[in-house]
Amino acid sequence: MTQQKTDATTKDETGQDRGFVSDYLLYLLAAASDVASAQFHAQVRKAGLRVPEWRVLACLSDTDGAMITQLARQALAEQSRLTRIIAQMEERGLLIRRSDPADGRRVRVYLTDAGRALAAELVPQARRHEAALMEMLKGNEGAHLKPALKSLLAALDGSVDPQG
Amino acid sequence: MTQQKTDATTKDETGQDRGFVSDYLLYLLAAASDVASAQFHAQVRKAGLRVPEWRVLACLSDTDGAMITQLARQALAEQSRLTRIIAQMEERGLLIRRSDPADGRRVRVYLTDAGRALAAELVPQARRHEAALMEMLKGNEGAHLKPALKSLLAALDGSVDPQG
DNA sequence: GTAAACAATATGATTTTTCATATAGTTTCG
DNA sequence: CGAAACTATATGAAAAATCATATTGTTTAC
Repeated sequence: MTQQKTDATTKDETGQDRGFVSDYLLYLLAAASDVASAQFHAQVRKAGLRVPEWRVLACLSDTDGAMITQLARQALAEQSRLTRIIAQMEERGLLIRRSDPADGRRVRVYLTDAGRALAAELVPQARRHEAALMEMLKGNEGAHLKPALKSLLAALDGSVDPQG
Repeated sequence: MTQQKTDATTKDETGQDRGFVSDYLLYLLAAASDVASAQFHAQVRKAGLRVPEWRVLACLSDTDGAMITQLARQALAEQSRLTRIIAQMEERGLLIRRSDPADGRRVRVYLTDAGRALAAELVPQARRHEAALMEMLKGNEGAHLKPALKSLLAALDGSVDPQG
């Protein structure tokens, strides 16, 4: 210990956190995701969407005609949740659901013109926000962030054992 | 376009995703956090805790005697949620709440022996799980992941404008 | 061709989370 | 001192998310 502690916290004399949590990968991932998303998610809500709805919209603007299950995975939501989100977005006229002619169990989801228009507004906003974030990281470790995350995702996607 | 598309998805001939989402920083962060946490969070639930409870436990094992507001920030939960989580954990005998003698508005939270014992079980599990994740990333971009995340957090912590 | 197994989506009930605001304690400033 | 402004926590009501399972459609194996 380099210095007296003045309270029960885990800050050192420079104000840096110490202890387990502040260097723990799962904390860093969750915190970074939360903090980095906060500003943009506020814009999403101003545009009248909830976060999961924005995710669905973005996924569909990449992959129109996706299935519910597929969207659930891509939008990081549970299937039953997705079903309800899709229903609400359909009521709002942002998308339509059509049963797949080749397999009647499947529901394929397509953006309407209104949905496409909203995506055309929000996706560029997202890109600008991302660019601003990347700009803040210039120098530092910024260049490595996306590759490192992709590498983590790639490593895990293969190895997910349902029994944990 | 290098090849015909066979369906409406955004996979190319190697099975890689294309499109906006799969290269979008906020998606990569959220997805990496979700996927990387999934396995360990299953262990947390087997130990009888919900994820936010585990986070509180971990924070307290770093910083015993923290305030509710402080825990809310560290555990990535809202204050009103934290109040309830703390109440439930107190009922279970994992921690106790004591009003701060120096400022009666503040509630300071301390682990009980039972809480400390549970932390002593779970924190090492978390460390082992983290080590296994890092092992999977050896070579790749693994060495850069935590520094890059910390750099992002550091960049954002200063610049959070409440008006967004 | 049909029963069993499987797969995709939907739904009811419950739990979790949020939002707005109430309550209680403290500091500031006249 | 005492009112106003502020801070920390708590709480009721509402919204969102989850869990288990039902429903509907398809494939497999006889």
